[in-house]
Amino acid sequence: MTIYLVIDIIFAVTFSATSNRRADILEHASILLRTRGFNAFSHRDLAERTGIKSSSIHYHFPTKQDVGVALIRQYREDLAQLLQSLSPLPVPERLAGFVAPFVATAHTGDQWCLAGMLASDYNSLDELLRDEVRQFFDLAEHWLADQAMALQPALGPDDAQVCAQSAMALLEGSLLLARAQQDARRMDRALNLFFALMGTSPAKT
Amino acid sequence: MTIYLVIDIIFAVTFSATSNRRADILEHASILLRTRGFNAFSHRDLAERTGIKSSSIHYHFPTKQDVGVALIRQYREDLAQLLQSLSPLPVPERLAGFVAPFVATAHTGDQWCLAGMLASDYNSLDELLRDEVRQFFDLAEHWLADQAMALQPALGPDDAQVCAQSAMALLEGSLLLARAQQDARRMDRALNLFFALMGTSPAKT
DNA sequence: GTCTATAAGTAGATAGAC
DNA sequence: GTCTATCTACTTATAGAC
Repeated sequence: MTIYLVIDIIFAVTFSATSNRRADILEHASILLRTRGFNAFSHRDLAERTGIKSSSIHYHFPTKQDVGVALIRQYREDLAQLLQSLSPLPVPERLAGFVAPFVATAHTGDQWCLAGMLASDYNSLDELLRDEVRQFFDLAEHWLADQAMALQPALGPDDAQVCAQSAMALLEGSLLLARAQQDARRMDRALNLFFALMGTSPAKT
Repeated sequence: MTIYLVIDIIFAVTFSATSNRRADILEHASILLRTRGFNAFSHRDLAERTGIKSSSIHYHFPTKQDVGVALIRQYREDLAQLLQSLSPLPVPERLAGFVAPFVATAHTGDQWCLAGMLASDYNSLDELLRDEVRQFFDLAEHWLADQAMALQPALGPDDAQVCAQSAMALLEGSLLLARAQQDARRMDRALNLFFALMGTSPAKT
């Protein structure tokens, strides 16, 4: 009876660090969200892909919103780390590093930016999740505005912000339409405008 | 017994032209789709808003996909009519007419472009609906490419197409992010870049 | 922590009366 | 054409054993 419970606990504690089912859930949830959208995947989809029963998913994330919050927070932290890793580079190389994940996503053929997808689902989300989405774009656009000012010293803070907002809109829109038209190179072609807008030109490959 | 059936038919035939519940359904479905997304509204939502029972909605549109197809086709026809009505104007005024619905949508505060929303739901749609979405963007972008060539005769067809694709991505992305940030003027600010990209400048108001 | 079992509600869709 | 009534499947979520 209770001896099994004890064994289970020992097992769980011993392997919790390595098996990390929480990360497995988030990994598959990320793909499902970025492919279909927040309202077009279910716990069943998640359970089938991870091999984890839906009740266990609820143990790690009590509600579906909790899954969404964890995903966008991780996405934002990934961005923050990327931006930090780019800081030693010259500005044009920083920008190339910034767009790289967008280009990679376009080439998956069926995914979109996680934050862009949640932005499209905005009105069906609870306030907590909406706030996380706004924070992601605030981070990205403030950073882009700083890069624009570094490249174009004549630019005032307001103009740099407009520039950054247009650049971000261009990336999100290009990714969305590249997916709908099954044309990943559409994203590549949009980059010329992105770099021109920021005040430089794409690195020649 | 059958007398009631006959009366009902007479009533239906008499008022079918004026009451037009099919149009009512589409009108509310359009708002729901553009606000929440295709997977975030149901027949129940539609029934509550129109006052039409869900079984009657199924009479007009056997499946939910049929509602979506009717919506995007109407949306595309509205665009086609708009483009036709703009043809007598000088190109810069045509472009102003083209962006007007986007600006208006941004100022609703909670809607997005119908085609943009379906593009975001792309992977959860059936092929018929996907094809309709692609046709919408083909129409818009080919027209934009023609306008770009009219304003910039030096531009080749390929460059004009790239230009048109970037312009469309900018509009869709700006609308998406204006909504998420509750900042309709973000759309207005993006228009400077839109017009510059097309080879002109926005009309001064 | 993970499972089986199940709840309570909603999804899109249909049958048949009138 | 529109309704009431109903269906089957699926949704998110919980209870309780181990």
